Amino acid sequence: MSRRNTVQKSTILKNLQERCDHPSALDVYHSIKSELPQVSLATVYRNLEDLSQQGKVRKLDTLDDITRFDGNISPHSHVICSHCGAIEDIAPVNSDLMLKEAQKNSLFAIREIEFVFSGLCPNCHISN
Amino acid sequence: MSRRNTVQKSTILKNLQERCDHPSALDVYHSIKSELPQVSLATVYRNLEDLSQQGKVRKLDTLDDITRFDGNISPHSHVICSHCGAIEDIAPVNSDLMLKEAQKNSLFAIREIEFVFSGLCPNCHISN
DNA sequence: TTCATTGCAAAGGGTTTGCAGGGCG
DNA sequence: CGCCCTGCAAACCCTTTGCAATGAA
Repeated sequence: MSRRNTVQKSTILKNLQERCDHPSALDVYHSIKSELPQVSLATVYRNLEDLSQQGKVRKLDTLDDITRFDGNISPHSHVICSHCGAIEDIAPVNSDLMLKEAQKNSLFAIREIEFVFSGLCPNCHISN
Repeated sequence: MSRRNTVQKSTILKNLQERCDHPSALDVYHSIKSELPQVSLATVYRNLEDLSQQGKVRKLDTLDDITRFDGNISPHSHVICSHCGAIEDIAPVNSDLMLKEAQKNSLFAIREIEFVFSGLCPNCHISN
């Protein structure tokens, strides 16, 4: 795990915290290019991995196979539009009951539940 | 979507239905190699995609970036060991309430929830 | 016979890694 | 001044695709 503060790392974190969407590594890369023209994609990947291991950003488990990141680390879930892939935040749901219920029937020591809600976003809902 | 029945397709489906784990395309490929020495990985991928679109197998959304498949299409969720990646079935949970709750706070027309439980499997639990 | 499906190999797309130079502590 | 981090390019890995041959209906 990296320890040093670099311009790259802080710029990436700041970028993620300032935006309200759920960008991929490539999105972040393009987004900080104007500020750091020399930055490389590899550095973005490395720092996003670091930051997520440090708990400073969240790594999202979306339904496509692209890893997305979230600068908002307060507890909340996500809804994904099954038509266009749009992702929105959703208020945190209380999962204690569900966790207990699941634990009853499993030998695993269950620690957490990740909810991935899916449906149609307003735009796709209208046009379908 | 494919229509013809081929030895490859039925062998792949049979393999998936006979096993109790959650194999990747490559796992299935290796597993049917003895029965169909000439089969290619591409065919396995194509047929798994077909079968999942036909609803005959389930495509799993695991936490690693490998797509896994499940020959058991009855409703149930999965627990993933955060240490070794082992996957086990878990009894289906009633999500109606949670769906309604989530819908209250979202403009999306929410259609379904995917639960991904994670924790430690018995083996990793003991040795940690 | 027709044309969907196959096997093969090459391409694709996201992510990771080796390396030498650069810069944080 | 040591060595972590960067940029670059190449490597990786899973998955998809183009194409000619094959085989199901």
